[in-house]
Amino acid sequence: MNRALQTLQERGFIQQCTDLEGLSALMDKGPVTFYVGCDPTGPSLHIGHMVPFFALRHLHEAGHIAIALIGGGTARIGDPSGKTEMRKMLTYEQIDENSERIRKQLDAFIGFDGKTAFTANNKDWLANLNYIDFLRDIGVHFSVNRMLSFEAYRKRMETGLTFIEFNYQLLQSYDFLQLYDRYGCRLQIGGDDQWGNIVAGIELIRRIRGVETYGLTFPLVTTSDGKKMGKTEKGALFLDPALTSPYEFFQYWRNVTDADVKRFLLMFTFLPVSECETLGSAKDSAINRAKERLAWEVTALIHGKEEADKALQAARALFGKGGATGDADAVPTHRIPAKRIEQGILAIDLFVESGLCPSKSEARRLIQQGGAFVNEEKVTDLERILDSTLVQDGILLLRAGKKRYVRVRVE
RNA sequence: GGGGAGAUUCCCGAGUGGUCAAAGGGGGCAGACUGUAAAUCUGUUGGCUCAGCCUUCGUAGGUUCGAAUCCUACUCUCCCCA
Repeated sequence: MNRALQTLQERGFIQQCTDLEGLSALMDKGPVTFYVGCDPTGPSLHIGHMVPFFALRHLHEAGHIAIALIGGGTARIGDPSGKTEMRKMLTYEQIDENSERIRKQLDAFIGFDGKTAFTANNKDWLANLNYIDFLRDIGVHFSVNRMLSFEAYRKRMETGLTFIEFNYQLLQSYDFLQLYDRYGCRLQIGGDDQWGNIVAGIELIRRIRGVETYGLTFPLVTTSDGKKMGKTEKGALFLDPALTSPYEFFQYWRNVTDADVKRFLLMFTFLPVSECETLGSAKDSAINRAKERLAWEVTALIHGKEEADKALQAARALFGKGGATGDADAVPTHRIPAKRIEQGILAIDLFVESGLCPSKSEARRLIQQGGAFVNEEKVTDLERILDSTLVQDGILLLRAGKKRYVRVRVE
């Protein structure tokens, strides 16, 4: 098999391929132009979006030409694949803003050079589409019967599916056609939920242009206990540091289950396969160290080495001997005026204010259950008042439960 | 257009006049055990000025000493027929 494909396979990327042999032969002949699509329905990508882009990097590094397609046009209607609810509609302005942010995030990860790796936006050909022409040229090639047999649409038949969403597949197929016409794109890669849409695009190109193109999908990554990966208390694990701080990002990977370490190392880092295997097969304290490595590697890829180092140091300070405030700069920090702490502040209030507890009732519960700590000292009194005698170097360290820390900086 | 069913707390889902902040499960959180893991066990899970009070059972009114439960209108969803 082709080297690049082999790499993807070894690393656990390949779920389905329309024609693995044919694709391998094509890739052996020379650089293949391929694309990954991504709809800008939110202000930031999250880690769940990244699998195809890690694959993109592998292929790009193997000399193939990568297009990241931003769905500025398709985002206007929303993809029903894998969703059980209808998407809320975004304004065009929001979509354009999201598109730009996502393009920047991808640029940071991939490094677009405009030649061997670049972006396209389907808004360019979808926004002013002529409805009648589209139906004549594209619509005729789609069978409603067939579309209804797809799982994605069938599920939605139960809950409600609007006509515009139903058209999503045509638009995505049209994207592939456009990219083929414009850039000679022969391969579309994406999450396995895109399988139906990818195949539809391939068939469209075969009918209209008589050319064979290919599709390759990746498994939907879940944690070994079956949950969607990248979920945190706050929601998804975003790439935008303003939404998920590098420290939180680091902690997510640091806390991955043993059984997931190998798989995640292979998919979310670029460490050699052999090293991933060794690290991921370790047991006990060794696997625990492997998680630290995993966390550092992924954080470095997304946020840079400097941030990864800071997160690592913070985590070690907090979880190492306990109570360290020195090297923990990356820990989420809440600021509070000195005056307030001088006057004394109710522990309950500070836990709420710092974001560790969503309400005072929760804070009370936390204290009652023995999960609230100030400077690693358990808070036992619901009426506990914190004052300036607790402040060390302008810092007060709050902890909720075992792992959630917030530093309160007095200024 | 006609007929039927339904809308309950984060989710699923009981509840059909007071004993309901509302069973049970899931999820979340906390504690024990550990390796910042998993599994397991225990507790907890609307808010607050917390032995009390306030707000929640699709929305708005009404009946009643008292409503998630009864009545009226409205909105939305699903199913069957056209």
